[in-house]
Amino acid sequence: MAKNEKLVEQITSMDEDFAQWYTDIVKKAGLIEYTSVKGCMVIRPYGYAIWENMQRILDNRFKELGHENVCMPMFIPESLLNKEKDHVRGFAPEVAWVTHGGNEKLEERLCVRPTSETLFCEHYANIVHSYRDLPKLYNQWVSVVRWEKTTRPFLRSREFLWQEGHTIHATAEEAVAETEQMLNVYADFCEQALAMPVIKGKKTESDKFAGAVSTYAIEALMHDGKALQAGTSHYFGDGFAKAFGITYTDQNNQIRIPHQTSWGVTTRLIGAIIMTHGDNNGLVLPPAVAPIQVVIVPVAQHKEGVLEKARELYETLKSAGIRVKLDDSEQSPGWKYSEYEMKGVPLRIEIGPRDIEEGHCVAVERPTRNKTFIQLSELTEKVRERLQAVHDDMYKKALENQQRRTYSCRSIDEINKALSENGDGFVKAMWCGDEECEDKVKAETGAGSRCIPLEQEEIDGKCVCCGKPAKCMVIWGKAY
RNA sequence: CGAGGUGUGGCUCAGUUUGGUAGAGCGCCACGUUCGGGACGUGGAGGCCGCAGGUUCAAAUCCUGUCACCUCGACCA
Repeated sequence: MAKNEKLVEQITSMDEDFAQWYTDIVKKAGLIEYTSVKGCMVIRPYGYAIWENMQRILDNRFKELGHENVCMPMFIPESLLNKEKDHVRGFAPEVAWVTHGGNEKLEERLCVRPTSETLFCEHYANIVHSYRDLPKLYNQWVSVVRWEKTTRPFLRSREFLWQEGHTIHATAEEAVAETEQMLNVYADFCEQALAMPVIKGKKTESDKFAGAVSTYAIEALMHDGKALQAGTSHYFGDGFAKAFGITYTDQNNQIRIPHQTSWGVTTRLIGAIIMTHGDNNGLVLPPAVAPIQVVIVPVAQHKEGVLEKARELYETLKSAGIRVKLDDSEQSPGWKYSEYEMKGVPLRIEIGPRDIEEGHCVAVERPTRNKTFIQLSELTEKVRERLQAVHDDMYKKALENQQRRTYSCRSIDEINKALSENGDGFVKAMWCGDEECEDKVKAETGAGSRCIPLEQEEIDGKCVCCGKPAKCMVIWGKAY
């Protein structure tokens, strides 16, 4: 059988219909189930386990860097939400309101948090008084609600899980450093844990977070050439602190206003994994977050000694700390191969009578279907090596896709030509900094500004739109 | 919110044009044979056709309303 032949008939081919392919994957791989509330999904055990693995890795990293977890209420009184003007303007159109408690109308309606800046600010105003109280490096893992009009599992749901870090610092320098540090944490996480290359950059004025001085983001390119914002880190300056009356007294007994940040990633990252690594046989999961890293498929398991040997391999890998599953169900081996490929298990171990005779097993890597024979005596180290190879292959393939779909352009015509000839992707082009030009590029090419990359290149001296002297290079693209 | 599409056993769908006893494949259950890329045989269970009205002797099918989901746009993590 040809290596890339489509085995799983239930999944729509991604070239045929990428959106339907995505929907098929999330359902068929057992990640989610729809519910009776639009935009609210059940994240099933296999999907939630991916999130738990992400949480564990990120949470450890946050704590290494001195952050503490807290938990804020899910309700925000309207008056509190209204305190920062830009913020409320940005979020008001998509908040869900609680108007009644039991049968009684509430005196003041409460919104279900779309994000928790206002709650953290109210709290900081209460607990921050002296320079000795700073910094506060808080984070919370919660769900938030945004009443989106069109929804898609993981990519845009009305309720989603995330972490939101909220920090408050004595100086602007410290807060800026925190903003940048967390952007780097996210970028490293995406590359090292999710095998997903990202571009770090700053959002344009029109695209930044409601109430922020500056917003940084990591942008990833999906397999179909559309951009996905994978994480954000905001520097707030002292705007929120002023609006919420947060002050502290410094070493010289002067009243000062502190500076704040916030940063977050969401379950959208699961969508990013699907659309970065998935193929026509199903999901492909990065080993670092895969709920099952290795599946053992016994072949001819009714024959004497096969299941015993399979269990032995299972115990060996399990005790080495590898997330391993032994499927000793009555399904045929072929069925199991397809099933675990669809679920994106990074490595499959096949063990049958012939292997046992030879003293080895077969390891098959999910992304490439590369087969290697592993001597049973060196199982653990070779499995680790193969898992690393899977990660490396995935990263390499994703990076190649990103690079192949990144175009440098000097005019709007060039942008349209590049996108229509080569498909959607990242467009690198210069910009004068004028919002009119930003809008015009989007209107005429469909590609909006994704970010101003931290790593700048000089594509041209002048703006891609108006021809005036350029201030910076912008990455443009169609976004999810 | 604008445009389009779809709702029929667990899943994928046929049946709707032209009203007349609810169907298929897969899955599920039992038993047996199989087992190195989604095995096969035999038997079996499972659906008031999204929901609410209406027309009719008779509605999955026609009419009205409503809800949900999917896709594409505008907005957004």
